Amino acid sequence: MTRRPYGLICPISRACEILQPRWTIQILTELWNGSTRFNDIRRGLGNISSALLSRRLRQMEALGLIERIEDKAAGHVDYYRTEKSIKLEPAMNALAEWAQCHIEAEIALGGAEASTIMWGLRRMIDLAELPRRRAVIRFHFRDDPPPKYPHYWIVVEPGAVLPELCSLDPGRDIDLYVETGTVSLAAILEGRSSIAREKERGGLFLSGDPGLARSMGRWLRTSVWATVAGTLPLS
Amino acid sequence: MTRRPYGLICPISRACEILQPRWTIQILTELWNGSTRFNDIRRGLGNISSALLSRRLRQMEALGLIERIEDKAAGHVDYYRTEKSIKLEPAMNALAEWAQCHIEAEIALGGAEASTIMWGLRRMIDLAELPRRRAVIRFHFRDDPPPKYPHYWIVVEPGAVLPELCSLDPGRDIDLYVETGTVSLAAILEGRSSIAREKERGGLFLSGDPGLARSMGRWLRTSVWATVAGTLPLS
DNA sequence: CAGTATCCGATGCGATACTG
DNA sequence: CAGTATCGCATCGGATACTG
Repeated sequence: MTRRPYGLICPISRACEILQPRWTIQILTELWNGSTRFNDIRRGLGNISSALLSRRLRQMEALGLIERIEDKAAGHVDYYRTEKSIKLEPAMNALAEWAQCHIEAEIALGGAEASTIMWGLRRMIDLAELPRRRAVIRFHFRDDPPPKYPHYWIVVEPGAVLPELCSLDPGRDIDLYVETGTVSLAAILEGRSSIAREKERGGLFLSGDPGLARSMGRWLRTSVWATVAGTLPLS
Repeated sequence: MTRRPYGLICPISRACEILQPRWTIQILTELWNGSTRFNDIRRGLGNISSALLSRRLRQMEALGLIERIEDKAAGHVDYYRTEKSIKLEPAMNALAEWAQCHIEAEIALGGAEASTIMWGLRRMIDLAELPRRRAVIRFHFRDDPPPKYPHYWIVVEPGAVLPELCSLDPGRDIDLYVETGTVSLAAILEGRSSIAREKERGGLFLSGDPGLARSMGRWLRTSVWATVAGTLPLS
């Protein structure tokens, strides 16, 4: 931040100076995805410390990238993108498209923790495509080495806005069992592979409710960048 | 570089991981502008140390962003962008446009050294718009505090590909005298102001050959981003 | 829930000097 | 011209612990 400016007369460089501090763009993406609360952003980013997130949010506010709205009555704070940072969408889209086409899937999908993937997946479930009753889906990650929490439960209550995500057994009957790995599941979400292909490759097993299993392609939405032409697939 | 990855399943984040190390994007811009040689890039960036430039070039080569071509016979090395980094142009254009519209001119134009501006200006002279004889133009920067070298000479020889730039008196007769300041000149180059406006504001004085003075708007090209609609002007 | 307050450590970066 | 080789420092960022 106080890092010495480039000192170039070049708009791209000025943009870089604003956007380069670590997590800045990721925070904007998180807000873009709908998070507004401190701890939602934090979970969405997975690995950021609350200290740094707090600092960064204030810097971004000072730079006019975000707006901080404190609701004293309700006792909480919401963060929103400003006009200024919303106007970054074309640039961010262009970066995403570039990454989809020019970064190999194995690299682009590696290194993500199961918890981070699941927290993102939670937002990608289309409740309208699920039965109008409670549904419990258990994900089991068979990575090597195994993640800290290898099991996750997605609990969908009828009428809820978002599913619930648990990393400890909520003690409900399970409708659908999903066996997968971080890379395979990430590849599906990012459009680098598909449910069908991962089943074939052995990266995805479904068991339990056959209806839920069959409709997975509908109730699990893929990323908005999944359809970019020229996306490099998982080999 | 070995900085810990974000660990997010998000193409934008992967793009960031590749592009965030300091000077990476600036190097790409330099190559885009036509530089191919180590010392040209270095001068274009103004403030980078040769040690860091060398390191960064090798990392970028390893990432597939640039190609290093060694001409043993001629005894020199050229750097070129690869297909991969050329495909970043849409993203870079989007960033430039955003910066033009959302970063105030005073901030966007501040802090550049006269030497860096002049080295860029050197590439923005349209030789076809200059008389077919030798022309010498002297720039004088009246900044406060004054730059290390307050005077620059642009020497255009007929038939040359690029003008020469000197910071020490080449001892030629001078055809045109330009008195200006770093911010004013930068504003003209970046399309945040114009020659006419800077003359009015007192940011630019011309004296000497009236023909050269009058045609300055033609022989001095502005940046490709100068015409972005909504560019924030210098106040 | 939404942060602060510290503290420490890695390393990225810059400056300088030197080479084939 | 096109780099290496060092070196030291600043600062950025992560971890941990604590608060209204």
